[in-house]
Amino acid sequence: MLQLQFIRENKEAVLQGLQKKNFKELNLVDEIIALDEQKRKTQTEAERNKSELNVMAKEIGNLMKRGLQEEAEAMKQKSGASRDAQKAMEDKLEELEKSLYENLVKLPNMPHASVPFGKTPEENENIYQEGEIPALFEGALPHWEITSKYDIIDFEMGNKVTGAGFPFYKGKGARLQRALINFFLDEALKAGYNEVQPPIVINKESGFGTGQLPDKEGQMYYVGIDDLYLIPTAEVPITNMYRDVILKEEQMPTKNVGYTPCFRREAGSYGAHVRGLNRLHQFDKVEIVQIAKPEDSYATLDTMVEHVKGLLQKLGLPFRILRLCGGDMSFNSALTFDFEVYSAAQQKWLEVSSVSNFEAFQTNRLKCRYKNAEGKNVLAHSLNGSALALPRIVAALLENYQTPEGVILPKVLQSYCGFELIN
RNA sequence: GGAGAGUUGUCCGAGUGGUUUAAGGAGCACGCUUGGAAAGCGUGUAUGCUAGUAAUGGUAUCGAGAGUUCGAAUCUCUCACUCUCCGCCA
Repeated sequence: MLQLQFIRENKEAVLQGLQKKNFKELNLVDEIIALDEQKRKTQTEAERNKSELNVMAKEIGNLMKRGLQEEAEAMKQKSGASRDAQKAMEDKLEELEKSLYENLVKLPNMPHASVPFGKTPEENENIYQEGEIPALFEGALPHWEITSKYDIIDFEMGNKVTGAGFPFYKGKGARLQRALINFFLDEALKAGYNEVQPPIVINKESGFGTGQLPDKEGQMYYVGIDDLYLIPTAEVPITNMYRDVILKEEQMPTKNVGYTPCFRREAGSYGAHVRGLNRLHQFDKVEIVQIAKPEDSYATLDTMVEHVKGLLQKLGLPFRILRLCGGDMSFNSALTFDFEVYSAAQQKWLEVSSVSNFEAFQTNRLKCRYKNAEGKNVLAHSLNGSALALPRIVAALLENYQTPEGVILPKVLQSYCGFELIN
């Protein structure tokens, strides 16, 4: 959620930003400004009246104490009449606040100045590429055939027990998952992150805090009996640790890493591009989350990008980094870098990480602030990134490292797995 | 799941309708005192919105929400959470 004061004072910049983000309802900005003006006027009025009522109530108390019943009664009458007016003003104020909020949460975040113009993924800016694209042998297979050839991931079993998109990982497949999680967590620990194991179901307040609700309600699994949601990413519980929190300056930045399964309904997607591990309803991910001072957040974003880069280098996977264009960025983000690995048998790039700075967009809703050196409370900036999401990494590892004799794992994973070859 | 007791500021804790402007204590900050420190003394010490250049003021917040009342931390209702006991249980 953008800050009202910012919108009020930077209307032109806001309009330009929204256009870059390919946001259509530009009239909302004027509406918000008008509502805000009305709201403040009403609030001033209501509070002045309330102040008078408070004085009268106190006076009645004094009169009663001194035994002046009649005077007290007279004032009660007067006060009672004013109370109805008060109620009306407060109702109006509440109404205005509600529609102001409803409009405000519809506005996406402002894109950072470096965000390129564009509407589609094709217009994302390729800013970095590294690693050799392997030339595969004759008869090389896509990962969904490798997994069944070596019986390491069982999609049919998942279909039977749960449904599509919930595979079983078996034998070396399960061990590879565990190895990757440990590897990613260990690397994050080395980079100074604090490991947390958050809950994987969250309440409504947390869903609102990080912006999944109300917009993406249909994308989350909902546990109706207890009014809870399965998390789509560890970002939600980990960032919400800081909801309604005022951090001390020396606590900044907070650096947390967590491994969780993630659940996404992915309503509406189907077909070849979601085949195998490309898109699942349940998948594993290690997520890094930082809360930073506003002046440091872009430097922080760079360190997170470097961290993810390091992971892919160690795994020896060819990858590229995209700076997302305005139209392809998420609602919440001010600047996002996507990481894609090349999947040799499918001959396409697969997104494995998304690293973003949300600036104060999430923290404004979360009310996550920090007390700066001058003792002022200011909204912190929140950032997060996948480091990394497992399924597509597994897909790329299986495809890129396959040989006629089996899949030879990269060195860094061999000790984590306890084996070198999947056959 | 059942029964009971709770939830007050940074912390402890008083407070069953009106000088509560939330007592008192601790902590923390600053000042005085001191050779220096401790003790002592003094002052300050929440958050949001809002008015104002500011100083400062208004308003709301005692787990959350609604209600009763001229007036609610205090009374009523709903909900959440914590603790104790019982039941169940990895």
